[in-house]
Amino acid sequence: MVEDRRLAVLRAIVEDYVSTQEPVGSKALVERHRLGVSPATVRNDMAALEDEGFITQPHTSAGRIPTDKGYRLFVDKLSQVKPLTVAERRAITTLLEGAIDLDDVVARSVRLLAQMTRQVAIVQYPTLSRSTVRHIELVALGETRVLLVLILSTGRVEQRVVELPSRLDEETAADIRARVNRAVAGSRLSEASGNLAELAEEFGESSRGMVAVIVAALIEAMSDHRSDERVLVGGTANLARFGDSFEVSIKPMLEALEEHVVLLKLLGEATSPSLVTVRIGHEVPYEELSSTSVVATGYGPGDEALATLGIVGPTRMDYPGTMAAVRAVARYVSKILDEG
Amino acid sequence: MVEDRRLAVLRAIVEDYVSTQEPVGSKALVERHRLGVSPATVRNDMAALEDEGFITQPHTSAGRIPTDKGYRLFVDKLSQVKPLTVAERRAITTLLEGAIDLDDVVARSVRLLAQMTRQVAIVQYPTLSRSTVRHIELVALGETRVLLVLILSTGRVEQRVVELPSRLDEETAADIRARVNRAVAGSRLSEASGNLAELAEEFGESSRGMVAVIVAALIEAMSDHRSDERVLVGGTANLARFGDSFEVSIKPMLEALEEHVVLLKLLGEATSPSLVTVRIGHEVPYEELSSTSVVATGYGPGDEALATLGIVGPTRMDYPGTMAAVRAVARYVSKILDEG
DNA sequence: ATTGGCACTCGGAACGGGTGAGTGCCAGGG
DNA sequence: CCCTGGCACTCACCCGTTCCGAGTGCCAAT
Repeated sequence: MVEDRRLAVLRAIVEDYVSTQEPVGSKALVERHRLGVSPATVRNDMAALEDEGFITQPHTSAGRIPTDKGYRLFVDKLSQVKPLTVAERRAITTLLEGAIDLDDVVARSVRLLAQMTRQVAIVQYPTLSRSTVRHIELVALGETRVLLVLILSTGRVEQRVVELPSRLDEETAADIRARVNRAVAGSRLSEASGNLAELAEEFGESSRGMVAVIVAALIEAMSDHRSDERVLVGGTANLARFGDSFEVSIKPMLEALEEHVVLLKLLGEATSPSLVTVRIGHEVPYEELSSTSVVATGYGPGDEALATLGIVGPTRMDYPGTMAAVRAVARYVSKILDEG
Repeated sequence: MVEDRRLAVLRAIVEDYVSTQEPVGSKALVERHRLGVSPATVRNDMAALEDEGFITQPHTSAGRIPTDKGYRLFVDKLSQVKPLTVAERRAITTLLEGAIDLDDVVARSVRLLAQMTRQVAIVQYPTLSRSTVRHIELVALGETRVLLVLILSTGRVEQRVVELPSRLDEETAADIRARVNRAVAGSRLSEASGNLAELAEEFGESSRGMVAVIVAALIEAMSDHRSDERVLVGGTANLARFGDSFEVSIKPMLEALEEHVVLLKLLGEATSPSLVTVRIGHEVPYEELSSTSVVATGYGPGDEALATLGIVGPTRMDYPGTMAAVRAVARYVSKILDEG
């Protein structure tokens, strides 16, 4: 089939361009791949592919390079996920196995991803919103100061120091602690806020004001999605491999990496760990990053996606390999969260 | 005095080179600075300065640029700390004022430093080793699992989940909690570990094993200086301004920024917030970073330096301005820690 | 000690011809 | 109808050459 060969040519172009970083010509193509036809034929195919917008020439009399559309077709139809090597599998398990707590898992995942893909890795901390309250602790710091510690099912710990309107004695503290925990332990953050709001009413005149302050701080801590927006970035040194002129490629990238909000938007919606999202070039929601691609997926215990992780790199990247790495790490991290 | 003018020439060279990024010649110098002598005289001075190793020419028939030794003399003798502008002062207060907790203070400081100096900023989290234990909390997560929360005077919170050898009921938990806190609250981490070690002995047969596990985890958490080695980096986008060939300048920098251990070594010993340490070019303890300088200082409540903060940038930087910014931020952060 | 003058150096921009990889098109053959 | 070999053409890139000017070092005069 003619059509089939054209796609084979496109695949070959993408593969060669990704590995050599140079426009690929018809002759080099037939040499490196067993296409079974002559360069002239390939040229005709290339002309057709160019008409359809899958490849382009940087300038007349140069080889072809894939367009965003070309890469898109490649990832959608022409590539299959590359299985990981044994060494890679082992790297994942050994590196993630020693994790101490949640933060450590996230930290190790970033390193791992960056190392495997040789790209810039981004891992979002697990969302608070779907997690439940495990325990709330009140610790007196002084006569009128108290430290609130909010422990969530994901293992995340939020803390707030509040200044109280009046003195808090140990008994009252114990009472508040007990009642607050009874009210919210085990419930989701969204429900918990509601339960808490009503709580102040229950208390007697003397301590009502104090409880109100504490409750307000807790609700604030719960609804504060700051930690939803926390991400960890790693492997920035891989930017050095971009090689490109860096005004157009490195600088906007570094700027984006400083802005967590931008990164979260890049990662996009959390999907199931099995579904890897790929955004290519202009599909990325930032003009300045139109020569980069994002490969991301969700992760979380079960198949519930609590957060996203992924990598950012030049459009010219090894998609099958990268997708495999991202998926594998997401799955493994999910498994760890499952157990923890 | 001839000697005086020579130094004035050196100062002028440093200033011009820092602002223009280009080798400065004798003619340009007399035009931009009121030296009161002719280019020829300046040339003689330059020749002398070059003999002494303070300046050098990138190639014959080019202007001069300062050597590391030249910058050294400049910061030691020829510059005075530039006072901050009103806008800068205001920026510091407004930005740092809204901080919620310790982590937030650190995060805001990095941003601030990066923004003020337009360099890459590094802030070390306050050391654990000198802080005292405020409170220890035990939270049951399941029948044989308990979450230990260690709250320190600096506001830092360390957590560990431990698996117990046997079931822990609420009374025993309360007992352990009370005794543990009595044993360590208020003491320094180093002493606290000692106090804890003896504690297990006090308990009866039935709970001794359990206590031992808990105590071991606590001691481990205390002596674990992981958080000593935690640093936050910001303003990496400023690397893009380095403009230089980036194989020699950006890449090693990015690599260093990924390695917290390296960064800590760069920042060096914590000094009093008033003393700003400047390491120039080869004085930096990493070969690959020999074209960068580090400006750092310590910070912490009182004049006790708990940790360090600073910036890294090209040797060709505005030392007076940078030193002023670093010092100001360190002082302000110290003040906040004092109050908190 | 300072200065103007002068010859000299040399990096970098500007120019230009040659080279070759790569293309498009076409006519002939399976 | 599709493939192929052949052919003329294009153009980025390499490389050698030239030219320019900023900047220098040295020297004789003040």
